[in-house]
Amino acid sequence: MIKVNKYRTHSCGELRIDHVGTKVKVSGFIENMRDHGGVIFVDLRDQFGMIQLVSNDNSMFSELTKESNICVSGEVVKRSEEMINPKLETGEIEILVNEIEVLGKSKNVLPFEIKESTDVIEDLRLKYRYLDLRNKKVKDNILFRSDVLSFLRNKMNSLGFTEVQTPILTASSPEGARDYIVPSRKHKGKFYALPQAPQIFKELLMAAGFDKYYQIAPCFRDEDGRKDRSPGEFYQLDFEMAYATQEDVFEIGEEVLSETFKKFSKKEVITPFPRITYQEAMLKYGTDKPDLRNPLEIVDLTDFFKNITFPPFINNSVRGIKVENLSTKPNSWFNDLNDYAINNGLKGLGYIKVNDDLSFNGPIAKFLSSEDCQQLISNLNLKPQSVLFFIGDKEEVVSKLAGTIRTALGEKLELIDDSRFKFCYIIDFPMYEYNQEEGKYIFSHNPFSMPQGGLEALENQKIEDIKAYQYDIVCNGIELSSGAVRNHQPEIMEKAFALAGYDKEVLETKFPSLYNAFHYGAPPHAGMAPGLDRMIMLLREEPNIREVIAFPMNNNAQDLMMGAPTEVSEQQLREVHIKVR
RNA sequence: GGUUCCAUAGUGUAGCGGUUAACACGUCUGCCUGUCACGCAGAAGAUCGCGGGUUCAAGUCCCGUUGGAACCGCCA
Repeated sequence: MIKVNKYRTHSCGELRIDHVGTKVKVSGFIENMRDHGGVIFVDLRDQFGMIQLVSNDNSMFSELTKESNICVSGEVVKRSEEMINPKLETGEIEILVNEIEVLGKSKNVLPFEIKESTDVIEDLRLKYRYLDLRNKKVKDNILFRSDVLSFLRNKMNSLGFTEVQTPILTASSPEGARDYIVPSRKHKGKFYALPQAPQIFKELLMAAGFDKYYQIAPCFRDEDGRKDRSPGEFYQLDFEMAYATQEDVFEIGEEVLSETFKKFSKKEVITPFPRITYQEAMLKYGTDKPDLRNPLEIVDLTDFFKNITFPPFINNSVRGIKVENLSTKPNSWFNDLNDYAINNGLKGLGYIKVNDDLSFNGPIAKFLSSEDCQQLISNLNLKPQSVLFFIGDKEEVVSKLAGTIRTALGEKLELIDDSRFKFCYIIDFPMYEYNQEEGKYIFSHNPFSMPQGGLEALENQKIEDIKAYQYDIVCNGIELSSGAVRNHQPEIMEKAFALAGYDKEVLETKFPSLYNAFHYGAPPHAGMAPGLDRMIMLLREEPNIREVIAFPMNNNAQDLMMGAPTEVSEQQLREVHIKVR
């Protein structure tokens, strides 16, 4: 594990009963000191573990402070039976100290206690991240991340993928997230941009004849953070395959992710990953990133309510969510849920309770005739004590609102089985979607996806019906990956862009490399890019992505430790031809 | 950009109109030869984020502001 040198013969964690009698030298951090007058105990910590030092001369440690770094020479001695500490891997032995050298002294008052750092307010942890990372739990996340990275690299290599590094300083891309831009010194008024993803480069690698590419790729996006979204930068396992179909990518994606999750977690990983169309996901789960651990499903009741005069639902779409064994909850429970619904954009949350005799009560029951009731019972297989919730609103928003209620019910009723990873592929994303603000159709995901049906579909199908070979991988409600079969034919690109209102010139000027490259005989290709940070976050069951990043920025895209972003000198600004107003 | 919540010794919290702002951990001093969340005795340590207002009286109530977090927007 370690190299023997003047600082140490062993790590703190590796010493065992077999070492009794040997002279050793160890270095590490002072985790704790317990002075008993005639005898003093010191816990010494390094990355590999902890060992207890003991001395009958407490003056040896009198000048020392906790968290100082010291080098200790001594002899490994056996602890008597009753002194063994079973909580410590080195608990059967201790080091009887001969000599101490102070390698680095710590201030006696720390910004926070290392052992309790995860309970400390996050600004402070991030400002003193090097101290926070001394905490075993925090450090273990980063060590774990290293193991996952190593596994992923081995896996991709063994599958025949070639790791290629692509530029960090590149050109701004007009679509998508805001770019981080870097001013050019040599070219006045011009800027580099940090890549939002290596998308264009990996496609160019395909055009260059590389068969399978991957990279643990940094991605930079100037967008606001979330607890599962690191602002500024994050990493993806980016890969792309030539002469590959959507199925080929799915095979690799499932193999890599399921093996990684099986290896690095005790939770059950359900394979094969089910395929759910975007349309079905929006209807059944009210989101394109469904948590399949939640057993509740949404049903479409729009047609059913066509003949029923419940005023709020007239001319609206209606969704239902059936929950069994719920009618005995007190009214206050339903009122709380209704309040939650209203706070989350619903106008109200109607429901019916199914009585033991299969009659209904509840706020909406009186609007339903007995035939209506019969129809609902048989269509939805309603059982006594079930509750059927109704979500009614405009077609554009009703699915999402129903999804909000589905999630809330799943959480409130603790229906989510936390012992599993439930992956799925969301497939058949629409190529375009109508944008109210711009009053036109825009690309709903990636403008470089191949439309299903190719040129023929673009020419003949209604624009809202055109689907792309565009897919996501979702795990436990978290979007882990996007991907697509790419559009590699200039004519199809031209037509695809034309439908979004862009002429050929846009392709030529905004995406010259890709567009030109595809005029020289590119292979069909497809790929995806699972988010590495999110994978680690899921595997470690961390609620916040910053917990799995060594030096994260805060939610406001600041590095509190480095002070970034910082002002720069006038001279630096002059050199890059920038004037700050 | 919007909404909600939060801000009190080094750290984490309590205090919700009325003496000297409390507790735990940490720090410092002293005692202690077997602890490992050591123990015991003592001490230091707080412009209660900042500004204004209400009040006889504000850490506490109100308004503003700053900073943080979560959510919405945004994230091809």
